Amino acid sequence: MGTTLAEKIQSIRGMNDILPDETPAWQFVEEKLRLLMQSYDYDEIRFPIVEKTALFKRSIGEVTDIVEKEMYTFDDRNGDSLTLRPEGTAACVRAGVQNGILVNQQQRLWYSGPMFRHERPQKGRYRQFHQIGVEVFGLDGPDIDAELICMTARLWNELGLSGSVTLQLNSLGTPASRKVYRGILTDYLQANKALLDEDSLRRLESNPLRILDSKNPAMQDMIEKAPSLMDHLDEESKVHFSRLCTYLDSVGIAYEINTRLVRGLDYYSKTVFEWVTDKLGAQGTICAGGRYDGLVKQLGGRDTRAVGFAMGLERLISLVENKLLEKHAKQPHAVLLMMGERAQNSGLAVAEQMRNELPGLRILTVCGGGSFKSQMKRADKSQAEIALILGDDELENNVITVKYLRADRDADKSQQEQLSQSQVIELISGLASRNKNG
RNA sequence: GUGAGUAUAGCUUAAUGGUAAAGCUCUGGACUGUGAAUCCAGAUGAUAUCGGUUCGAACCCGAUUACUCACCCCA
Repeated sequence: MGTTLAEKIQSIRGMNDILPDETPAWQFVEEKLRLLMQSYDYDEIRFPIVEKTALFKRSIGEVTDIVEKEMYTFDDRNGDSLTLRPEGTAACVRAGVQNGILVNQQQRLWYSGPMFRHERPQKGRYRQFHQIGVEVFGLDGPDIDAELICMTARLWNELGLSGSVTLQLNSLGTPASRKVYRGILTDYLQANKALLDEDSLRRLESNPLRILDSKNPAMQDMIEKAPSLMDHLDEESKVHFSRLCTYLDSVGIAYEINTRLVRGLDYYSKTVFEWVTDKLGAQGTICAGGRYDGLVKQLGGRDTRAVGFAMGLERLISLVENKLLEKHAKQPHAVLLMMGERAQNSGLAVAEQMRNELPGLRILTVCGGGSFKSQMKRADKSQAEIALILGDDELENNVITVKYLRADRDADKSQQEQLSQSQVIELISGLASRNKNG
């Protein structure tokens, strides 16, 4: 027609809106997570989304893919190089060190929020995605490693995912033992250099352990025969690992030892683990973590042992069965129809009074007027249990008509009645508390 | 970053190179204060963008953009 369409501005690639019909699922999972953290007595910490670029370079590792090509980095107005956080651990450690909460004490912390990586989007992988992370400082035993894994296993159980996920476990050893192994592995890879693909050749110098992770079928045979990290662990790491396995056995958590599990970030040592699923296509890791005993010192803090993990919320939510989420779908307890000008004038006040009386009440007002029929349609669509009808008749007699929208039509029960406002409040209060328990 | 597939109404999808359709949704009515069933009527599109081939393009070709999936990487 006459109007020219302005150019539509779209969201940034890989950064998605979470729409009203999806937020109940998010809230459901977020609430489960909050209660989970509470039940282990972990404390929430919050830190900024933007940090100095150097923080991530120093912690994640200069030669990792994340730092080399996936960070959203830009210059601040004063020339500082800043970066949208690609993960939470580095910033959590920075916040802990800066505020002096890691010195001579134990901290069990969790955080959640958006992370940013400039990758090509695909199923389960986005440029802005959400993680919940847990970090524990000042504890060096395998018992706390086990506790973190217990925590995640409990969550799968509560979300009905136990059958869809498996735990992969490995130890990367202490930095010293890893250095020795790295030498042995490099020798082996050098001897088989002819079999390496382009990526692996590049990593031969920078990060040879990552070559073990390769999915290239042509290299599998060579990787199978490579010396195993497990066989070259120092005594300390061996004991740590076997005790962790014992703990897991004793709480009945099944695991698979995967000696090729290396993890992408440089700061890990000893325990590393991943929960994986085959139900999400190519992005099958929904939770991953490990021990990073050297990172706090590396970022300028006192030498402090640490262990943690992170979960991808998008992946988690897409795994949770719709059935489970539907139960959680929210709907108003009551919907208020206002017929005519007089009713509209007093209707909002009536709704306000009801909210005063019943703080947990969800009551939807059919704003915008319209015919009785159209208001009833909107009331029905709201999924509310009952409709409260306010019109001239009701105002005249100082009552409210209550219509039971979900009543069985064939039943002999009355489907509509007129009640005083206090009777209505009593009625709704019953509905509201019943919903809470159901 | 590499590769493949897709792009038509708010949504889901039709349409031999020849008038752009249907269902859902929405609005109104049948039923003047009673929804969810049924029936009737109505609203909504530069067929992603730009260019080319053609008498004629939603359809064929090219480029661009976006989305999807995979590689890679990872939560």
